[in-house]
Amino acid sequence: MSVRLFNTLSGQQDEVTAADGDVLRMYACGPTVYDFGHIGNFRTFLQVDILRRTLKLTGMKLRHVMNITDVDDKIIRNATAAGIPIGEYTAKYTQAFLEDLASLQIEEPEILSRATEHIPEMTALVEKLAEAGAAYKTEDGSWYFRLAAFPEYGKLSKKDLEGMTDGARVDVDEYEKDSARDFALWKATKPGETSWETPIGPGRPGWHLECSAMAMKYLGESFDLHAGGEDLMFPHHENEIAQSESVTHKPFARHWFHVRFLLVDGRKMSKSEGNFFTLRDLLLKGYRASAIRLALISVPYRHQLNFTFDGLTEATNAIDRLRTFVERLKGATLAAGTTDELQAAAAKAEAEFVAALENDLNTAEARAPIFDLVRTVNAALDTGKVLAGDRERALEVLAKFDAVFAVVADNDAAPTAAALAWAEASGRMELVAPELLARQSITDAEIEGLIAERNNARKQRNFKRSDEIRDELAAKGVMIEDSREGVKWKRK
RNA sequence: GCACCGGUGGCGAAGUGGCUAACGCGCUGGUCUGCAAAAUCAGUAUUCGCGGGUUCAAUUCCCGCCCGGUGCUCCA
Repeated sequence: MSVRLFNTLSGQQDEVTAADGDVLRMYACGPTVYDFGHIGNFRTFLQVDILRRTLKLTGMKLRHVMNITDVDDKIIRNATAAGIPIGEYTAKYTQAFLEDLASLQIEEPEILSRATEHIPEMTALVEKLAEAGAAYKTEDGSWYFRLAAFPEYGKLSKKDLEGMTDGARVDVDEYEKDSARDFALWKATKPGETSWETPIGPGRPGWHLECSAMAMKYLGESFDLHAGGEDLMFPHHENEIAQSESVTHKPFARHWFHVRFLLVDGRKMSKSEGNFFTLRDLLLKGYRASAIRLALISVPYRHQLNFTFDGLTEATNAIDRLRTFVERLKGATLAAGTTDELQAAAAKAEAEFVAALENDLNTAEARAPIFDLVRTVNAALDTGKVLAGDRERALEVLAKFDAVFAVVADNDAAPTAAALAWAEASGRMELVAPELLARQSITDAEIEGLIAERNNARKQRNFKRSDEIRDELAAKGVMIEDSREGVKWKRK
């Protein structure tokens, strides 16, 4: 049992291993908390979550660090515009980010580290780089990394520095750099900007620096795996490697995991295209958190995912099939014992599920055996061939599936309720879909009452009234099933 | 321009040098039901963008072309 993953650095599939033979040490680039997270962000975090959960499934222990970038140009700009300290500004979006992770059933890393709480670690790294001759200070007090000091630059993204044009873009505040490609480690204070008094002078950290400093603080100079979105490969991760390895002369991370960008309706998501969605946007349109999760994880991480509302609907329906199955199985009256066929079917599904995940996290392939098992057991249930021991085994396999996919257990009410509360509190009710409001407009007690009335109508064979009630409930997203065991209902 | 990725049924999406090309959603029909729903069964790609080539055999390998997308700049 071992997970094989594509490694950007080696360019091939490598087995994921813990160098210390015990705990896998991994670092994943987290969000810059200047706004609410969008589904593109979450596809990456979700795929890292799949990785996390798969590794745990195979018995690995984890020490996973994720940074929160709580100081950067956009944050300073927005906080200044809002007239509040950046700490206050970022606290709000950090909180929102953590809530969104919870909504999507994304496990929190063992360690969440904020950039602004690691300034000393960062300046110390700059000092070490300066000692090694890889960093220099310019006249305005900024510090830069000297690319020429790191010949291996480009080894991750397979870029050839020679072929890159020098000086194509130079920021106004970077005119003093030795080479246009040298990148900022530490930015000198500008008037009115947040800054820290430090041994290397006043200023604030460049973006890349925090990840090197924090990764090494919590994971050591060399660790097992580093994850992030594909866009970070260059230059961010390349810069992290340069900053770290110039000091340690050890491989920074052995395995690099990059998640492909998603598209929305076939285009890159952007605010100007009008195809930009935050998690809240989707919840308020009436989609459930689990469907968003499933839609974003069902396409393997190395492939481009085209996000559509049809895809969300499909995911919703697929989840319903699984949830209905689990309920049916749990509620069935079964005799004790096991059958060879169903035990074998469960074992096969379990083995294929795990094997697919171990094969570079092939989530699309991993789903298939689970649905196969559902069909097999449903069919057996129809003909009364399932025994209690078969049920236990099937539920065990479903639980294993959900330990990674986390969509069958229904945790959808809270995220939707929270999104609605947010919309109300922030005066954004126009974002709420009418269907969602309709669904919220009926209480469980009212539903039960209508169902009781419908049952009476049915007893009297007054099907007209019975169907009216069913339609009325359907309009409010309540689905009814008349089963042998009585009437069942569920909200959409 | 340079680099990279993809083009599989109505849609999404696996996969493999040679078993009936997974799985999900949808649709059509049967069973069940007062009717539905759920479930199940059957059908839904004689075929994997197009044209060549290699091979006993290619959707799978190679070449060319067409189409779509992405990166090369802040970005998950």
